[in-house]
Amino acid sequence: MSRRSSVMTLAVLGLLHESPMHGYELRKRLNSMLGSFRAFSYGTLYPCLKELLANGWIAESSTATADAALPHPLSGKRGRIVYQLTAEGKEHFQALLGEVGPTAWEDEQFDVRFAFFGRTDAETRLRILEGRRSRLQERLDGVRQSMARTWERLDSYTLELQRHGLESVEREVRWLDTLIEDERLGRSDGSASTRGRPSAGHDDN
Amino acid sequence: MSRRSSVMTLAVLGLLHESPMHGYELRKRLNSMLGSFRAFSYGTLYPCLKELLANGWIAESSTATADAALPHPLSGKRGRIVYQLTAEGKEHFQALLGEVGPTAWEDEQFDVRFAFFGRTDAETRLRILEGRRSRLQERLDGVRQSMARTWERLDSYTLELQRHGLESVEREVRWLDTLIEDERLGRSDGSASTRGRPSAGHDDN
DNA sequence: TTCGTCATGTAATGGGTTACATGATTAC
DNA sequence: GTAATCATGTAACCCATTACATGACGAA
Repeated sequence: MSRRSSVMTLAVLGLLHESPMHGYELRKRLNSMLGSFRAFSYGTLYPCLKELLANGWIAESSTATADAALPHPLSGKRGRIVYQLTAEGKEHFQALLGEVGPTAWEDEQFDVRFAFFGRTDAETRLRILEGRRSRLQERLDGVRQSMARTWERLDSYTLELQRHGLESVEREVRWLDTLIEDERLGRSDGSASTRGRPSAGHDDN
Repeated sequence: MSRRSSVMTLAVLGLLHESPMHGYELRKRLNSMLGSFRAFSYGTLYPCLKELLANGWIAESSTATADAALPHPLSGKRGRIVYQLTAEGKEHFQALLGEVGPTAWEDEQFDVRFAFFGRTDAETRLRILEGRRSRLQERLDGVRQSMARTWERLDSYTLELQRHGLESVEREVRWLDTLIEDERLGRSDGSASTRGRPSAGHDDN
């Protein structure tokens, strides 16, 4: 139970929950899931898989199970090692998702936890969102104080950096506010609180 | 020249450039300078100071030099070790600020580099800003592509995370745009491009 | 006199990357 | 046949944190 990288563990279990996969694909899905935030390397992934295997949370499976026929018929070629979640794995994953407490809303974990909110119960979701909100609020207070003390002797660039940082956090707080409100009203779908279009095709420059 | 943590090195040299300081204070100023972004611990600071000392970039000085009378008259009490920049240190710092290239606009360094733009020449400033902008643009393209490929099979939470991440990066790009424009027009002060108030005293909740 | 904060440090550990080594398969 | 990408792994290193050890000083 050496707890090698809790975020990686969580993410892998969560992804394998959807469907069996091999390492290479796992990593791609991992990095695209966390979008602009993070990018793991193989040096992190494979040792982690090794450990999950040793813990009996995942198992090597021969090839793609049932449902989706692969684009190319490379069914039993070897080379690729497909992993799937075991019963203990599923159990452990749910246990992890149930855990609340600081780690869940700190920077390192929050995004992963959020990504799996679909499998997290409503109460836990709300507690994590609120935990993060007050965490950010603390941070805001700290920065505002230190800024109030020192803004006079800061050059314009440092000041601008400060300002932009502050604004970023304020923005995330507002984001959390809408999410919390949505949770309270019991919608987990995107039916409210005018948010921007998730369209993927416009830009200047 | 073992190059222990280039950001720490840069930050420490930059701060000592303003005035001599002891470690404890250095760390506070460091963390408040980088505001909401980072927080270094002593385990990082002191070994770094040790190395800077060994490289002859900083030197231990007896006590506060000339200018500011300290709040409490604890002038020569011992315990505190005040560091100051040497001539070689100043030279090395300027050399570091002159370096352009990927590291300067990656996430780990950009904020520190930006914080010292006041001592960076105009051309370098512009190149770093543009470097970062195109870096972020790449990231945007990547996320947009992977989103276009997979948005249909994503649950609402993952999608919302994706959307928020995307919006954050878009926002930083716009920020960089105003900064670049300002640089091109030759203002380093805050005289243009309607940006929000840096006031420190308002909030809901 | 005890508690909080200032102040300096170190050893163990953690979480991750880089660079490397290896080889199969696909596309040209 | 050769280049690109898929695919799996490991060892060496890097940057930073945590936890600990130590002690001085000021305020209650």
